[in-house]
Amino acid sequence: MPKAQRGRQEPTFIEQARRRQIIEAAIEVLAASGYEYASLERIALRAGISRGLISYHFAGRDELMAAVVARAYEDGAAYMGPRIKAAKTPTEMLLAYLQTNVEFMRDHRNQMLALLAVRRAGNPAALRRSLSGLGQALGPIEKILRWGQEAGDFRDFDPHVMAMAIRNVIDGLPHHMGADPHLDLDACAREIIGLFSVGIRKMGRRK
Amino acid sequence: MPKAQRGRQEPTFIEQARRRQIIEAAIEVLAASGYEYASLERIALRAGISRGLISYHFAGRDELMAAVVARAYEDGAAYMGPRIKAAKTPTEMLLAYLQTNVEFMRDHRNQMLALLAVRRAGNPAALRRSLSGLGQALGPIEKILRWGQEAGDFRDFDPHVMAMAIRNVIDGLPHHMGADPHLDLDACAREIIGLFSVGIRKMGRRK
Amino acid sequence: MPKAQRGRQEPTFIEQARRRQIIEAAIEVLAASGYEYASLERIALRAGISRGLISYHFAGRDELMAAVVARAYEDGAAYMGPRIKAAKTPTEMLLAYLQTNVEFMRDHRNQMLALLAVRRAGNPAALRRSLSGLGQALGPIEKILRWGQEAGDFRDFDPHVMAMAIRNVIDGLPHHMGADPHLDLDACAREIIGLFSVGIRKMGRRK
Amino acid sequence: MPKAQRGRQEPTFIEQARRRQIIEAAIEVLAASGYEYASLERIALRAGISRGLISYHFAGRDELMAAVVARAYEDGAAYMGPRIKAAKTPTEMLLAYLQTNVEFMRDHRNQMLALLAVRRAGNPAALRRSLSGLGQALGPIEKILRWGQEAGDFRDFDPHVMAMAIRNVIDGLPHHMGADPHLDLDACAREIIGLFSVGIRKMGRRK
DNA sequence: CATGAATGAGTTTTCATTCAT
DNA sequence: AATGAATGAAAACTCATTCAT
Repeated sequence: MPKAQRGRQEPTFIEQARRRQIIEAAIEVLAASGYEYASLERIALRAGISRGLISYHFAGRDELMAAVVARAYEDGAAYMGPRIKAAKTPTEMLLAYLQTNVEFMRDHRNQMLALLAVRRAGNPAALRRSLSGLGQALGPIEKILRWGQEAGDFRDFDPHVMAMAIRNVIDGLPHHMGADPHLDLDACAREIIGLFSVGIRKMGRRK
Repeated sequence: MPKAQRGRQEPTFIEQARRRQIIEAAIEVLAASGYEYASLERIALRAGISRGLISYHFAGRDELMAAVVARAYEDGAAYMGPRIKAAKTPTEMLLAYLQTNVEFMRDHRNQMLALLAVRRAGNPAALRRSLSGLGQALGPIEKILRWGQEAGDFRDFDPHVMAMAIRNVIDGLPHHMGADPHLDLDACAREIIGLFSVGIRKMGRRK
Repeated sequence: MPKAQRGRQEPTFIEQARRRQIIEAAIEVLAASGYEYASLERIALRAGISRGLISYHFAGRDELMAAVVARAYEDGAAYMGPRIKAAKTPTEMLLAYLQTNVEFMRDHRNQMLALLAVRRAGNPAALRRSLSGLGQALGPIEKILRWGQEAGDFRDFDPHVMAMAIRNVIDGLPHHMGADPHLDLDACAREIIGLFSVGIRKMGRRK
Repeated sequence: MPKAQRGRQEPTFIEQARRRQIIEAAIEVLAASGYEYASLERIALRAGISRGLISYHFAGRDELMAAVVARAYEDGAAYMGPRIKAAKTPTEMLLAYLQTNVEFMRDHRNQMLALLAVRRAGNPAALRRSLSGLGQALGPIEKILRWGQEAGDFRDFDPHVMAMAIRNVIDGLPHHMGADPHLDLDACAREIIGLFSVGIRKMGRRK
């Protein structure tokens, strides 16, 4: 019987630990070899446990993949949230947003590649989370942009489309990370920040 | 004799037609339902032919998927190449590049969604083509950027990284097209052109 | 892709032959070892074909089991129908009904045991057919009983309940056939006919 | 130490209580959803205990299922035995037998449905008990029939086959109870009694 | 006594691929 | 050239059972 249908009690400590372990193994396999290759068999092998144990802790492959996505969003929020919220001006906040996003990718390569793999596969359960996550992902940056326009710091543009452009630049990075292991993410951060701070601000203003 | 084992002769006319037909069916299925769902069975059903025939014309599923990717690149090059090459100045060329890319996506939704699906799945053979295609994709835009810097039209930045950013903005569009069917690609084109024409040009210059 | 979803064309001759072969193998395995034991693997082994081939010809295990049930009903109807319909009086018809039913069981042991197994397992798809089949099974005999009552040949009783009793006596035979391979079905037919012809007819009447 | 390996000591009180509890949960699950659905997991869930505990108290699933069958036979014997034995004449005893059997079914629906489910599944261990139980089941009624023949109350027939017919009529009831929840078992009892009292007795005699 | 973590076998199903016709 | 029958591998999932705690 799948986990999800079993009585929902407080998860044990060991239960949590196992789930984490399995999620991490899944992330590694996904990052290394893609969604299709990431069968429960291979994930179990990586984790050094039996196939059945994954089914014991997760209702199914979908739930596991969704957990991988959720984990990435949680970690990302924990990493980036505070530094973004600390910003005082729209420009500061935009820069913090870009900076922390790229930094997070630099320091969580595998997680990003795994997230990419699951999102790309269109995993249904994960998609639900991911899309709402995507909405959540577009939401904050769009707010920053509107704030900057209202404050007169940013020029006139469609905030939704611009938010999409920003996310695209960032979300596309893992793909290149996969293709070129030596990609200098710090350089990327600098250029991206340069691009948007110049490309978005109001003429005549300096930050 | 199956394709894979046959000596490489000139492909018949009917052979070419069949391949095209199969590739188009594959594109439709991929665009509509994703990589995993696009089994040979379903593609054959869409094309109105038998499963076996696909295996007859393609060495394997991988080759078919790679052909889908190749087709997208060829069509893209045919569509965009002339208009890009017609440009007289770096700025003109950059704008033409952005404009034609987004236009191509607007007019070839399915092809783009299919390309996205295959790329995302990390199909090995397709990836090889796709990545080299990505290299090819980064190549031209990087050249434009260098030309603009040498001509003094563009400000100082890392052309490789900036090329990557440009491709990311464009390549990310299909994902949003999939999520939001009403996405206004013309508006996207305008904003993207605005972003880069402002964000890249040398201070004090006007295009 | 399951057969049921594929294009429904006229079944080939070879297709029909295979389906029959598989159904017969299923009947043998079911009769010999019960529903749970009758995995596709074992049925394939019995038929001397691969597991995949069963999936190729049947949408799933359920459809196969339903086909086993359907087959039993069809064969039964073909065997018994004519002889029952040939009867001129209610009493004759009742006796023909009992006689042919038991004879059919005698000559189609395996089919009966298989039918029993599937019905007992509560296979959903098969049940739908089987229950309607059960309705169909209760229907005719109930009609005979009502006819006999109207004609004044049978005494007063609840025709529905009596029909159930008759079916129970017959349907219970395979169970005993399974338990006692030497069970004399002809003796059974004689006693059953005796029981009902005496137990049902109107007092004072002779058939 | 698990039950299966333990030396056969006197079962504790708590042990007996647990077994009863588990058996009852099994009966409910079996009656509600059939043999295949009745996994140890689901039975444990119903009983509000852990899966492991079932394995602790029963050597295996088979033993549990056999225990369900045994329980049904025991309860049936306890319920029916006294009333049957109280009869003074063969006819009285036969009627008591039929009456109490149907009554028992009416008042122990779940137990009957569970028994049916296990028997039908062909569970090996349970079958052994059930079949011997069936022998035991045929035994008493056969004795009654012989007694009636010797006493000159019943007409001439094969007692073994007639016993089988009687059991079939009764044992088939649960199936119809499952199919038609509103089946009137008292009406059934009346008709069955009518059928056999008329169909079995010696011509010219009245009971 | 009792639990729940863990295993591994077994099941159905999907699929790419091969092959005779 | 084309078909569809056939195979066998791989996948997700369920389950009875074992075992340390």
